[in-house]
Amino acid sequence: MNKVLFVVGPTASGKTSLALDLAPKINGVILNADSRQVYKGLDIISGKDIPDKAEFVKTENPTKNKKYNVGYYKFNSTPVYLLDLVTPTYEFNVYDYLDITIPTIDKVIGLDKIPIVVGGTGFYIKALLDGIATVNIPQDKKLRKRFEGLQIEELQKIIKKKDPEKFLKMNESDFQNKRRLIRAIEIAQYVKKVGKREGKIAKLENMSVLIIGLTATREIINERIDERVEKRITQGALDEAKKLFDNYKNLSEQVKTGGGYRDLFEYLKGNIALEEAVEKWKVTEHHIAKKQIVWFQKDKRIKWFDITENKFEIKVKKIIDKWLK
RNA sequence: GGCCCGAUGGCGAAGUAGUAACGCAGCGGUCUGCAAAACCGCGAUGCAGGGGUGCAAAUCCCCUUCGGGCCU
Repeated sequence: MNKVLFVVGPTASGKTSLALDLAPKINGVILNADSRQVYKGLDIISGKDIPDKAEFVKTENPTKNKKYNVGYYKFNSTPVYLLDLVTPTYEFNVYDYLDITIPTIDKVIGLDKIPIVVGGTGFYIKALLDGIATVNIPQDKKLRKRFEGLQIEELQKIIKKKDPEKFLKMNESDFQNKRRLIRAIEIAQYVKKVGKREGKIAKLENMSVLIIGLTATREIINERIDERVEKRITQGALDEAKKLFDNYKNLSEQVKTGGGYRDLFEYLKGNIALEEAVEKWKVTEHHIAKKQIVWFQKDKRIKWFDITENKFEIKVKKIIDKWLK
């Protein structure tokens, strides 16, 4: 059976370096699963860590979307796909991710290599693994605009009326979430118009999957984050932010809200001092790590490894070898 | 030495007598097209310390301590 390896975990847990270490040993190719690293120009702050002289090698676009910049960077000898896929003004989302990633995985397998999906965006990874029933229901910009101005209570009433089933299924948190309420209405509206709810669910099928999770205590992760932030500042994070800031009004929401980006943008807007922005960046990254930990901890398929344990890589390699046989 | 102001959870900050708002951080979560997003939940039995007045005090009075300012 075809095999796909995943390496997941919070930011700063060392996913990329583990994957780069593993790839040559198992004839693997890396596929990014990070919602901000798909953007061109988000390099240092997003932690892309592309080697200095690496060149982007374009490959054939397997999708209908001409906006994707498809190809890979070579990290030493290992190709890394799904970086620099779109420009910072593009509103990338999980639909796009499935759209490009599924055929890319097929392609890698066709080359007789093992895809290694590496990243911290749990939602994208879950979508790949389990599919999203409503992923083919497109966004309705007009509808979104129309409902954006409404109060939560009004949106709640609407969904209660349009899709009572969904209404009953929503929990307290989602029920207060404007964004999710609007999407629910969007789906209800679409179903009413088109008559059916879900199309074919896009996801990986008939694959043998192994998911490696990297972890450590929150304290350790936070320390590593702080160090990384400091390092990125010296690597030119501010220049990167400035470059993007020049085009601020056209940036996608995803870029504007990215960890580090939003904090440095606040500085560039003149709202806070640079030092404060850096401190905020660290806190933002702590939040991100926390969220990732919470997300991944409930997925029972993940095999966890503590990165502070001596030679944990050897254990990882062992379990992979067993899985490959 | 004298006078004035201040002291509230890790930080910031409301509250001038009726039983401790709120923001940040922290912690616990939700998650099916923005997911590094959006959203939900939980934290002071105590208001610098001590004494007093009151049915009742973070709120009034006295003393002490520590900050800040002003005066000689």
